[in-house]
Amino acid sequence: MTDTVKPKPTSLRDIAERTGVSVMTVQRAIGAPHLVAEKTRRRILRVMQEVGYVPDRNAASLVSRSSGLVGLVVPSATAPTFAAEVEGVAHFGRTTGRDLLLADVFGSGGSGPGGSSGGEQEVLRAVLGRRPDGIVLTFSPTDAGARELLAQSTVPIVETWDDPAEPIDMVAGISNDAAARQVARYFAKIGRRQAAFFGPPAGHARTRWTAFADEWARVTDGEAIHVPLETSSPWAQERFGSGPAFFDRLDGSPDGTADCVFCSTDVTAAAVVFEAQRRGLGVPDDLAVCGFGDLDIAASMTPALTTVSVPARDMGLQACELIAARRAKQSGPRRLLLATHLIVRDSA
Amino acid sequence: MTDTVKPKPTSLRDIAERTGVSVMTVQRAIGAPHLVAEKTRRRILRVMQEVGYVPDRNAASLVSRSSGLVGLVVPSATAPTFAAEVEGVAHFGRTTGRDLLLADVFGSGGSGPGGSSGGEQEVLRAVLGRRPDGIVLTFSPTDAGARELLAQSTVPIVETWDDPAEPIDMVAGISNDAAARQVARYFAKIGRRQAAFFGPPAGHARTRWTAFADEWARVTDGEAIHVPLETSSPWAQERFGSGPAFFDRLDGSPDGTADCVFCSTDVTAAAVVFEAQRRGLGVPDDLAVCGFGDLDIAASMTPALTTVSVPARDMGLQACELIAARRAKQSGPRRLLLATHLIVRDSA
DNA sequence: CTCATTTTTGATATCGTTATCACTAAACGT
DNA sequence: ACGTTTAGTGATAACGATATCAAAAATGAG
Repeated sequence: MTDTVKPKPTSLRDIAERTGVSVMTVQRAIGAPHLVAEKTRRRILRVMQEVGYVPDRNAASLVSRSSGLVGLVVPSATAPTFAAEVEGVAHFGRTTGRDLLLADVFGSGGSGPGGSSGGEQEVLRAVLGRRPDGIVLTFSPTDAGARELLAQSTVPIVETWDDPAEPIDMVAGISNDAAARQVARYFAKIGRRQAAFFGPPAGHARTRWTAFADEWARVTDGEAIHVPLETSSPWAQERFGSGPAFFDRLDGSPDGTADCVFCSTDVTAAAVVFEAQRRGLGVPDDLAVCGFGDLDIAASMTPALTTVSVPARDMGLQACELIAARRAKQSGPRRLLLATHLIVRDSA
Repeated sequence: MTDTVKPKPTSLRDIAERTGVSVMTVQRAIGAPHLVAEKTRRRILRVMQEVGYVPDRNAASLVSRSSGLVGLVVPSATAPTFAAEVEGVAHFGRTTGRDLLLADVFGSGGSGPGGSSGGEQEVLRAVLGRRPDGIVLTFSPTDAGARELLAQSTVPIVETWDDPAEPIDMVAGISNDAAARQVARYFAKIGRRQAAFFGPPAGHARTRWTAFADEWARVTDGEAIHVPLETSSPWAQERFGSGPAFFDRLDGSPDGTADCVFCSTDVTAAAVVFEAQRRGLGVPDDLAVCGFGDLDIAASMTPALTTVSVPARDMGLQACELIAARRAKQSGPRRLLLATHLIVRDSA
């Protein structure tokens, strides 16, 4: 419709005609070289080189029933939190001849407190349409339609960054619950009295908030404050500029004060630290700050950020391994939990 | 070979059999609904919904000669510098029904000062194999083989982040030269005497270094120091942890001192600021720091970072527009330069 | 009711690759 | 010399979608 120019790249047939052999012989020259006579093969390869022939993997995947694509679905392509996981999946791809299909659900319009809306389904449909060898999810879809779409498909699915009660298929995740409780206990241990949680009321962050609040109540008999990050597009709001919003909302809430805060990501934690510095608040003296993710900025900034380390890159890698294992044989482990660690530095 | 299980997703034919119509009618139900009787269409769509049918876009791209993929090649998937561009391309994809094929050349083993090695060619070959509607490059390949591969292909190519003298095809970039000179003049204007450049000796960073040094010499008659970031895998080293390396290398160089430094990215600039703080050096009093990119951390950190703003997201968008335009009609602009701006904040 | 027209449906070829089977020619053992 | 492997090559049929053309069914005009 919009396309007018449809240039035609060279195909096996073109090479075959140029060399005077059959299409199959040409194909074998690259797909099964030992089946082709040395001399013939060299001639074919030389022609391929000359014209810059690159086999069409889309066509190949049709008949070979393996696209060599790995789908990775992230909330937002810009979120630094997932960068390491993207790298992990990309690395797996490079070493196993697979390519990375990256999809983000940002701009899905948002919806109620549950998270993002039908945009999820649209994005997943697009990914499924490429018939990837597997799909790695960085979040668990909330949309029922989206979940059913995935469940009906025959594609291996791996959820990461969570330990879902009802996984869609496989899991290579972490326990947000355990990690959050550990932070709560740590805050209590260093003598803090008024805790706050800074993060969106959705997704994994919500799990962390719930567990954090529960554990905090358990060990201190006090209530924790939830400072919501944003109501819509929760993930896209992981900005270094969120600092002012935190203090504004904290001040505006009942019991509007805190001596420690658990942030849902290192980015927001850094934002809080930056803004605290600007306001002349001491970190950790006036406010202890704990992040989540252990991005490389955490160790480098001043003060160095106390945070929960998450093996994000490894999570991506393991997710891919699960996919590969599933494709190789029917069985195999379906649920994998990776360890998180509280890394105590200077900010708490 | 490694694959054993090859589950077969439902196809048009399956739907056709279930509904008792021909394959073409089923296809039309989704591809050209107005050509199908209301009643028939509804029946078909209902069955599709029931079984969770998703059309195979790989097969579609074979005959329609448009894969609906946009290839984006970045040096490293984790580099925050390119995150905004990734988002831009992804956004374009969502709004035009295209998907994002992301490839990084990290781990290519590196080579001489020229940049990365034959890994480039391998990655580009993989991307070309998917027959994308276009390829967006965040860097200009140095490998001759890689460049020829691209030149021989019929796929629209757009180079970004640069203003190459000999573009492969189209360009949606910026002038690293102009931006760097502006920084040099600014440093001179605020009375700095000893300038340093912190960045890899390759790629765009090299262009910036050259221009920066030249302009610095022109306006101050002084020489600038080049503090190399790393020799291998230049891009992957954009870390917040690079701070110590900067000071170590600066101290180790002849004339080992500087009162201003131009960093090749905001990440390394932030790293320098963090380490300066740790060493008790005042920024900007003892050391003026200027970054590149205007990532969102720049405005938020304390001190706020003086930097060069780069319309990264827009660059990705414009690159996609160029690709779309090329596909729509033969002609159209081939070279697009976007403006950069020096954003003066607190660090310089 | 017939013919022309429009709407709706179907048959077939095609995209570029791979799987499968068949075939020729050369090399082998006895 | 014979049959029997082995190496090398080719013909044909998929894969799942779309383009194209042809045919059938429904509709309208006279």
